[in-house]
Amino acid sequence: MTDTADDTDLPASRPERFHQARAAQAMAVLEDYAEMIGDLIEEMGEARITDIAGRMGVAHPTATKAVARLKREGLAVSRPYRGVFLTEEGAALAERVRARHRTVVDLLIAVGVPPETAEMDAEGLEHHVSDVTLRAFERYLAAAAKT
Amino acid sequence: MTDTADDTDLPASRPERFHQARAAQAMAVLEDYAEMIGDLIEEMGEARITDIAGRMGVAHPTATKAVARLKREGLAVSRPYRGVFLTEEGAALAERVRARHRTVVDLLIAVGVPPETAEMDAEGLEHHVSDVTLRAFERYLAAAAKT
DNA sequence: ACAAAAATGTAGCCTCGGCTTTAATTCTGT
DNA sequence: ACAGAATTAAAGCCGAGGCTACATTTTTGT
Repeated sequence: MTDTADDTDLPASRPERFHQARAAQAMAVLEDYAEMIGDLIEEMGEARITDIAGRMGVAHPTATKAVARLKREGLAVSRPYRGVFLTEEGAALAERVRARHRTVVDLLIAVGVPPETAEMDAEGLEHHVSDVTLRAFERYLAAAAKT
Repeated sequence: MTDTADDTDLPASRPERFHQARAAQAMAVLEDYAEMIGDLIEEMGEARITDIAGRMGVAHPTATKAVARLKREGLAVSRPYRGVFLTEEGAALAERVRARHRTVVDLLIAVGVPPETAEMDAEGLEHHVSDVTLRAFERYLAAAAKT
């Protein structure tokens, strides 16, 4: 799975950085779907394939396949012709994603990005924000708040 | 090309935002390759498939296919068994990407992200930074500089 | 209750961005 | 000059994430 045995905190080499960026990308779509399903369940008690597809802006079969991947990853469960639900792990992921999204949007706004743009860009950016960077954002926002 | 006739500055709807994020992602890999080719040409006068593959951390055939896409998009040119070169458009793209990368790294550092992490995260982030956001970053950095 | 409508599932196709394997071409050293 | 090494190309596979078209099941309205 890992290229190098001990990739703890070593400065990642150029190719490794690309690998990591690609890996993050692989997770991105799943994160979006998980978050969306979480939203739908909160808003309407359940997440139907049609609603997921509608909000994600994709055709139903695409949503179905995404849900299948979520199920395969142990993030969601569903029975045929019934709604989709998140596992504990899936719900935790959704919550993390949501929190991260908010932090990214806030950070962007804090450095002067127009709110509308911040919201748009965050959609793509958020998946590539590492934990270290996220915590730095939080510290920055906390510091900026008490000014 | 555009979904809606007048998508000037309207607050993008949720599905549209996802579409945009996906479109940005489609461009990301090409941007990386273009930048890399630009680097190689600058450093060694030409960009060979092997070198491109090596630095991108992929197998040569993958690099070959990426170059094919770049050529199809009018960003690069090459002849069989010869090096790869950027068109004017490709070179301009590479330069924009490089500048944006620097700005993103600087912004991250400015808000307290460790330089190593900034460099890593920027690799994934940069492709999703819109022009509006980029200009906001530049303004922020300029303002922070004169403190 | 049952037919029509809506939702979901299934199958099959596409592109992209990876990969390996095998073939062709160019480069290099003696 | 030419054999062997290195490079590039070509072909074919895979999974992800889109799509359309069609089949099935469930919901709904009369």
